[in-house]
Amino acid sequence: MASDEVLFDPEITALLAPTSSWLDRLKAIEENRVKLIQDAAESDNESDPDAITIPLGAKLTWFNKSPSRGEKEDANSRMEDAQADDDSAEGDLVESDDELMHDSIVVEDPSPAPRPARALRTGSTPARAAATTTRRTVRQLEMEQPTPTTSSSTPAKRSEIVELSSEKSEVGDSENDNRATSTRKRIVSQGPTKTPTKAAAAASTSARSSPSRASKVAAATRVKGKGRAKARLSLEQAVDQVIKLRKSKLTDPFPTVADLVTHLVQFTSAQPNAKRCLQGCRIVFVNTEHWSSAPSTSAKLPRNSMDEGLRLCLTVAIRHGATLIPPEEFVAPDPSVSPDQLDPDQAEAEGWTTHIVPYVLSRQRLPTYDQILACLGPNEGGISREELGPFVKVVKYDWVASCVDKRAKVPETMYLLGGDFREHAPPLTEQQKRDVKERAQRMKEQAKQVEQDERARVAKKKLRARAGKDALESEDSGSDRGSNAGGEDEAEVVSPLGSQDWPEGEKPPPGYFDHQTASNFGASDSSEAAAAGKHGATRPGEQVGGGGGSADPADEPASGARYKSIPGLEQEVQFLNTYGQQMMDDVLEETPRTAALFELDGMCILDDDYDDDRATDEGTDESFDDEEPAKKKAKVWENPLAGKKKRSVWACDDPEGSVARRNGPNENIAVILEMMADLASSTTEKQQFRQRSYKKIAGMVRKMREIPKEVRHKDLCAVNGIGDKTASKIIEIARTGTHRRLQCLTETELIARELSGVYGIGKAIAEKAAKAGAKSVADLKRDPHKYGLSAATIKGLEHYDDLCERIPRAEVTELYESIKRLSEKIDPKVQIECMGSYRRGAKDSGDIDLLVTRERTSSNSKTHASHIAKLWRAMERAGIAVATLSESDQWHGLDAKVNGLCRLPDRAGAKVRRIDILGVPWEEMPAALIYFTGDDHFNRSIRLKARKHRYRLNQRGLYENVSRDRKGEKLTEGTLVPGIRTERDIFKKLCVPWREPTLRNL
DNA sequence: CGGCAGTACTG
DNA sequence: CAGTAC
DNA sequence: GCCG
Repeated sequence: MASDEVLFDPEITALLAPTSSWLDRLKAIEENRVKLIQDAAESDNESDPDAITIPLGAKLTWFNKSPSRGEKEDANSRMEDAQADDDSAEGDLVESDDELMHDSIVVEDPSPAPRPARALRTGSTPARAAATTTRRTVRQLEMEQPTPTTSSSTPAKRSEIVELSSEKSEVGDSENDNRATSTRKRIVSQGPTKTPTKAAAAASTSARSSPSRASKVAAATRVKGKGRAKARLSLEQAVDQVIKLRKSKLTDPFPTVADLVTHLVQFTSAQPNAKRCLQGCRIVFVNTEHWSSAPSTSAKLPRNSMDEGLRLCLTVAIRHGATLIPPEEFVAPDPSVSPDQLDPDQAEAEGWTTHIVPYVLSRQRLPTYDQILACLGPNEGGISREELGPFVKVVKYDWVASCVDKRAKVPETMYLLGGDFREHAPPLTEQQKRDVKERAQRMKEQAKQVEQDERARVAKKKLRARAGKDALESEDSGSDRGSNAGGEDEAEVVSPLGSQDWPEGEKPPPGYFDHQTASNFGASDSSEAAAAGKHGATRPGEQVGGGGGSADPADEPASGARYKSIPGLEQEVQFLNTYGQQMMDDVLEETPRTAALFELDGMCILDDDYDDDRATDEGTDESFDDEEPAKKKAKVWENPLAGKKKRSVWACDDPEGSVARRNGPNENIAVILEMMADLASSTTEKQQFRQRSYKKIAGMVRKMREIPKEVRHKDLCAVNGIGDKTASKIIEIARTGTHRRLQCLTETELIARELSGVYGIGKAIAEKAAKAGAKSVADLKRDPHKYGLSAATIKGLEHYDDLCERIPRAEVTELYESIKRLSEKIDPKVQIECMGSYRRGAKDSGDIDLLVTRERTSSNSKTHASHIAKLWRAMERAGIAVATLSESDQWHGLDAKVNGLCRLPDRAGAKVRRIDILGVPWEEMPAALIYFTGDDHFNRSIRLKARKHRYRLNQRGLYENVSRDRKGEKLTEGTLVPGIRTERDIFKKLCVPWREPTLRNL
């Protein structure tokens, strides 16, 4: 984890402070600014000339009394001034704020950043400069080129400015050429409005020869379009408006994404000690909230309005080297160039690719493509699909998060709400259209029903709330809502989080159960997570029914019909109209997503291409029938996962279960689930199974692929193995890229997690050590004996760092080969196999498993047992074996086994690795092969199947006619099934379709 | 509500 | 037997 | 935590 990194702009963190009221904040900023200016005036070095030319008094009075009317600037530019000045005082602010509230955050070099990006910025945003009448960028330029401060410069003039600045950008920025090039590309693609494709193409072609001309063209084109220009307001009005905006959930001085981007680009340098993993990435964050705002209230949220969560997203992105682009300025790179003509890497490097990241609040539906498109480009109506062009990738925030996490660019997974229309949505056939219509009809009816239910529920809830308000408030907020839900008449209402999610004796943080903690965050970094949690907690619940007007006209009717009907949406809007946003939120909060209302959950769960006609073609020569006795549900066509219900209970039977690699579209979800699994302590039996359950589901989610489907809560529940609780969690993960639970880990949990990474330390010992005062592995290392650790554990501790690393396949091979050579020297007839994940074809392994056997004939009953002892000693002499962790005291039969540490000899920097060598009697090979090949899940599965059929499978062999008592405790050992010579024989006996070792990754 | 794989080594 | 690992 |  990247806890060593500073992920937060301290300044941003400061702005998020719950204590600073907005106006106070601005006042403070202003005071700082003044101070800075005074300082600067004294030392007379390069302070902002702008700051000096503007009379201080005017600025100061701005916040206190009504300003002189003489100065007319629109509120936004005002605010930007203030903001900008805030930044020129960045250093001071950073320091004080840091002291004030975040001692844990490392302070960046406090000297004010030389704002390298400014020139670049001004150069790169002609459209923006044009778009807003008085923008800082323009003002900036006007100072170099003294033009009167008017809000209406002519297009021509503007182009000049633009041209000038773009040249400046080429000279100016020394920091990274990379950005400069991408900037140029962006100029190329500035906003065509009327004839998008043509204009952009023209712009881009001309741009290649002369960027500045292109910008002129672009700027000119831009001016023709409807500007984003705002009506002028008196300052009081402006302030009023801003306050109103703030009330309606817009906080801070950045009304829109673009405003914050402008700010960040100018004043946030990339993280000094962070790997610039997003270098060269052009990212557009959009906020589709305006679409969802309730039409009933008067104020409509502006397009791409700012949100606190977004602020974090943007900051993280830019801190890691991304080039942020305000949504209004988005135009895809030359759409006439097809992706085939450009190598993807080159495209990336040259800034052709753009990532669109929609901002999605927790528990809200992902926006559709149309909603996203409506946020892009200079016009309110958004852009058309054609304008998106071939180099645009829509991704979720978790892509950014994983890049940061992995410290490198990771492959994007497609944003799949409604499928990527560019690939998955060919024009509908007549038949399909009819289907869609039919379906929509059905949905409508369903929704009606649901709506009534909702109405009832809401009413009930209100009653209850009124009745029990006091009681509820006096209770701890963490007091288990699960029981609450249990009391609900409707069984489907289940809190997504139960109290079981917490270690006993600990209380979840307040607000854990009732509000999203981290709206849009991929977990990963702890500081990030913590801060995100903090911000979530401080976030007001008020949500003054912010929004109004109707949804964008361009948004639904047309596009919906054109590309894909969005069932449920209509109903949702209707619901919104009838009940308002507040109610809607309540319902959202309360309702598990089973209702048709939320038909489109927009999850990125993909179905796998499971072909269930594929039966066991192995003969069933045994007494039991492999047929799953459970009722076979008819496959419901609407539910892509329904078919899975009837999938065999035994995962080992699933014929193609293991195509999954770790790069599926749901990898992120799987990883998060696994993290949650690891959270479950394994001390109690219950928890162990919980953990296992999570792991199983993680594996299943990981494997879902091939056919993009939108999946809803009930679909997930329909999958065998996924229940209501996990379904909710998966949905939360899919939407937010993480889960609340992971955002607020207790200290003990973090410690336990670290400690149990050591060989020999599990949950119990970890807890014991923690109680004894150990806070980290380093603590244990310092004084191992204090904690009563066993010898093996101490050795494990010694090599902790090495043992954490995975072993590359090549190294496993090398070790295996050299051990084999040693073995052959001792007894050439002994066979030695490398098992475990290596045999399954993994490209890296956690440890090395070697299986030793020796073919036994009637004449020769020589055991290999002594061989292992000899071999191990030989390895020690050769410097391969480093330590013995445990060994059988008896060297006979199967139990001949050594657990140890090894390394490649005579190799500087060779890491110490875990190795297990185990001897297997020749007759037991088939079972042993199965067992030691794994994987875990496969083993359990096949054993379970055996058990259910009165067999017993272990590493020694397959036994039949085992009798067990009612509780499953075996009464007789059973007898070894005769005639088993190979792995295949066992598979066959158990009617498990054969699968190669490489296909046993369940 | 009971079951969820089965075994071996360590202390 | 509990704890850990395979 | 899921299933029967």
